[in-house]
Amino acid sequence: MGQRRYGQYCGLAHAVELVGERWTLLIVRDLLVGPKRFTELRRGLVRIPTNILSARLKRLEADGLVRRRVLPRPASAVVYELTEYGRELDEIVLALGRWGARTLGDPHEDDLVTPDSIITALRATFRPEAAVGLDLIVELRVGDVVVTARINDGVLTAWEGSASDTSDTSDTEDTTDTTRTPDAVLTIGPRLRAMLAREITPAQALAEGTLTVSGEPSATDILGTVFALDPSPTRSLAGLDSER
Amino acid sequence: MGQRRYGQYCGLAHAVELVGERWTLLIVRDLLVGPKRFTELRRGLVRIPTNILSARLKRLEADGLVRRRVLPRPASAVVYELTEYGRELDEIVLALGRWGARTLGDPHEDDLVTPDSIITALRATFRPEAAVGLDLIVELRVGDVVVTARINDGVLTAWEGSASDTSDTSDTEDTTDTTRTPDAVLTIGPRLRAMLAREITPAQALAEGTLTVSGEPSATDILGTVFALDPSPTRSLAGLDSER
DNA sequence: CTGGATCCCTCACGATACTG
DNA sequence: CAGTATCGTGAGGGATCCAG
Repeated sequence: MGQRRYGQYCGLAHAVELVGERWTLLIVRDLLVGPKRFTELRRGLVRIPTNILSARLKRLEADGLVRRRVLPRPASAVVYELTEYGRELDEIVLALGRWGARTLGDPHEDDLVTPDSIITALRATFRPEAAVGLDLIVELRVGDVVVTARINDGVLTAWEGSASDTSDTSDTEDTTDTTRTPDAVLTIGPRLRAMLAREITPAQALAEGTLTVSGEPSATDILGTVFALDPSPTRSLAGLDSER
Repeated sequence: MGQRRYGQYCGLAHAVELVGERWTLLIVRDLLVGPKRFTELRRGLVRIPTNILSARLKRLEADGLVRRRVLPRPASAVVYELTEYGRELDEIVLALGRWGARTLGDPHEDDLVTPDSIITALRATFRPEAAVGLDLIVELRVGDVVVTARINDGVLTAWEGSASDTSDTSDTEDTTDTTRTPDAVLTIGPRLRAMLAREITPAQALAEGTLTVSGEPSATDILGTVFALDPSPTRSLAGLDSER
């Protein structure tokens, strides 16, 4: 299988040989959130055929981006996790996510949203400088996905599940998040992206009914400030582009 | 053709739908260096089938990343150039190139090097803070590729061809580069990457004979200082990885 | 139940030839 | 020069089956 080579001695060409195949970067996205089991990956990617997931994981492992680890007894489960080299894709993945989000438009009918895509969106749009001095826990509900974000003085921690769930990543040693109740619960309709991009204000979203809050009302303000996405490019209409 | 959709409402998924197909990011790489004609792109990508190049350009244009422009008479040639949105991939492409370059290894037998890949490598590894106060022009020869880099107080300008050639990008208004002779000409063997990654010093390269200089000898020092690549990851040997 | 492997089918990609 | 046309191949999609 020398078919995926470009035959160029170039860092970018090599990078694309490593992560350019279909599905690969989405697998990396989910593994950047945390180590996962085969079936968890399946759940997060939904439409991926199992043979493709299997093949991708093998390639990623062979290329040194992913490590397959068998947990010690009694769990003896298989988990896939990124190596250090794989984890260094983090900033690139987040930047690509921001870039792509700017032309996402509104969700298509059968588009689905996964916990890891929400967590990644939060990580990608988080602005530490806007979060200094803050300390709050917000629970986000998008469709049937529940994600909790803890903002603690410029540091974001996010995990799947409600605020009371302890994030079992187990490498955050400050397990001070003792079953703390969230400061607010935001239930968000299909327009989370529009709010992050500040195309609509949280106030408008509240009025539209696409956003519901319980708990601290001011928590809505963090959308668009603590989490923010640069504005979308002005799209060209009928070939007439707005630049140059 | 709804086959390229992932069915996820996610910025990264959308980004990969836009630029994740084979060859696409290499086309973007070359267009980031400057607008190009169809045949110039072919020359820079070499192994790309013309129907694929054609299809990719159509998609990129439809998606608002590329603009096809017919130059005014009497040239009336067709050029492809990135839109503003397309150009915003610059940092991402450079970061991906750096990431990939770290596991590039040494060139394979039939790997080829193109001017745009060299220029991109220079842009990706350029460190402005290491170039303040400098003002020099260096001509690089890698194989039969000739590229000239002008370093002017923290600003890099690079173009294909020898130093006397004026870069006809025409949007650099300071055309003060009047047929200036280069301060040095570096002829480099297959180990440019190793020098940028500081796996070997320019001195070693000179001793090896993989590097030849004419003109100002100190110009060799800019490789590894003004242009530098972070070290490669320690590769795992037989599944035994050096971390955690 | 997890963690895949296997099979078949289709379509996107690749190679090459050819044209306005 | 700037592509289009044609056709073969192999990777991806989808369902099913199997071992621990």
